[in-house]
Amino acid sequence: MSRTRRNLCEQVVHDLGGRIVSGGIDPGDAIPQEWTLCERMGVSRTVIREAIKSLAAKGLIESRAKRGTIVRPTNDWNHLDPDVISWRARSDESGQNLIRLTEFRQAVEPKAAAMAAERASTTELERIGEAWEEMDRTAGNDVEAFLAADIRFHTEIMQATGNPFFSPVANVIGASLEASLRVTNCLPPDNIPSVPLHEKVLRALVDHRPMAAHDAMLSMLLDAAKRIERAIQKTADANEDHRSTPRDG
Amino acid sequence: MSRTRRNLCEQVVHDLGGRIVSGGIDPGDAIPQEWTLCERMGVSRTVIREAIKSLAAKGLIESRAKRGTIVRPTNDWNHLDPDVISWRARSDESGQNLIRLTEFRQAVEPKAAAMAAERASTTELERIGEAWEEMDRTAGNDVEAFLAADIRFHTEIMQATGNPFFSPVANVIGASLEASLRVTNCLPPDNIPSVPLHEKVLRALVDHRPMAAHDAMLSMLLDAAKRIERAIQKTADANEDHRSTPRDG
DNA sequence: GATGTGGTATTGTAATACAAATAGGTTTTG
DNA sequence: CAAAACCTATTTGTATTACAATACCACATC
Repeated sequence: MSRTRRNLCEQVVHDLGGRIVSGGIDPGDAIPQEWTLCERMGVSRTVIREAIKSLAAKGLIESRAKRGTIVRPTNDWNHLDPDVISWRARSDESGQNLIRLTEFRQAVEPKAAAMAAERASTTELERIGEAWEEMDRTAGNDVEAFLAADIRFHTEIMQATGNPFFSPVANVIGASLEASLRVTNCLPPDNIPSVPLHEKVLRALVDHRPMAAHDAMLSMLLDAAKRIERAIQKTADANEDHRSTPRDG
Repeated sequence: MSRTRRNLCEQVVHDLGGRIVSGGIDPGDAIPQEWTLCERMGVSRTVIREAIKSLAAKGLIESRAKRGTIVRPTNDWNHLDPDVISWRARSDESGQNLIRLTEFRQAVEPKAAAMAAERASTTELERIGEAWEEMDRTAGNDVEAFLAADIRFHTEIMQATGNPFFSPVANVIGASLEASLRVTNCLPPDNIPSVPLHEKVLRALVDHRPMAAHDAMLSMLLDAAKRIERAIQKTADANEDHRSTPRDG
């Protein structure tokens, strides 16, 4: 339990959820029964049961009387749930998860940008524009603020599609950008080349040119993917020769 | 409450969830407090609280002491959760939701098919092939079985991408196909033209031709979308002139 | 040996009591 | 009179106990 959360139930949810998603318990296998969890975690059965309900609602587990509570097949997990995404990110040693995240973005975001270019209202375009301006302002100095603005830029585009089924994709975007920041452990100046790439997308959206928006978004994502792949490759190489720790950042 | 569910908690979850998603309570507003719900639904506080935890885990609501439990902004809802999708479908008078579902499929599935064409293992291809054979067998006679096979066909393709973030899309596919079946209220023979369109996708997957898979999937979805749009337009027309019911199909 | 039957362990539901947090009003203070 | 500190009442959070419902397992019965 990293930091203390708002209430006991949330702590248990994150503890159990993290263990399940990171592969501590195989699908089909049962998690410890309620009383065992009560004793192990030092909380009442009320808390344990409410936590189990939360995890069940995310598709991770399923309880039946007498049979116990079993982990459901991974296909049934709500992989776009913010918590599930964060638990998955926590146990991503190899960077494989980050690769999947960016891959998914490549598949979805270009088309979403095209739809946004067709439909975005003026207020939505303004919001996207503001996010870009914030990126422009913070690029080169404040990495954290740049990250937040970057996430907002892409999230607002998902909203601007006018299709609610795109909103969960925002969770993937956030996780992807955060994880890639950690992996590429970039310096403030590294953000600068990203600004014109985003500007191209913004222009296409404002001009209501779907094709241009699609292509601009895709090339931006391909660029990001390339950088990530290179960084992962580098850390993998570094891990191979035991302990050289190339902390050139 | 359509049919009685496995336990009380699930009943409450579906009752409350349905009311929230269908717009019965606006985002930012509070739902009735726990004891009120206990009395209104005739269950204990234990059940109500566990139901609330479930809905909170799906992103619909958020509780704080004293402040009550409020409905979160719709952006935060897990729109790809099976339950949320079904509640949304239940309150789709205009067919607008069905249009959004198919739109989302058009944005995601072609790219997913391309990825599947690159990566699908032989066993995955076999599963997709079996689903298609089932479609071929049932087309023209058993509408229900055809629907199930159709869902399986598309779901297996999502799995074959090898990227877990695509699995929740399967929920959209299922809901979309079910809803479109209801709207177009088709006869068994209407399924027959769909078979060769799916076969084209299958062939492209087996031959590992991403571009072809992409295009075949897209044209299939465009075809389906056209039929749906026509059916919705027709029912809308029928509703406008009160009771003429132009049953020329 | 197959089938039915009951015991038993585990989750499901109810009820009660108290703790913690906080919105909103009340008092105190400048 | 305004603002800040402080109460208080209300609502969710947690603990405890008890019992109901269910499904697995072993035993008994035919």
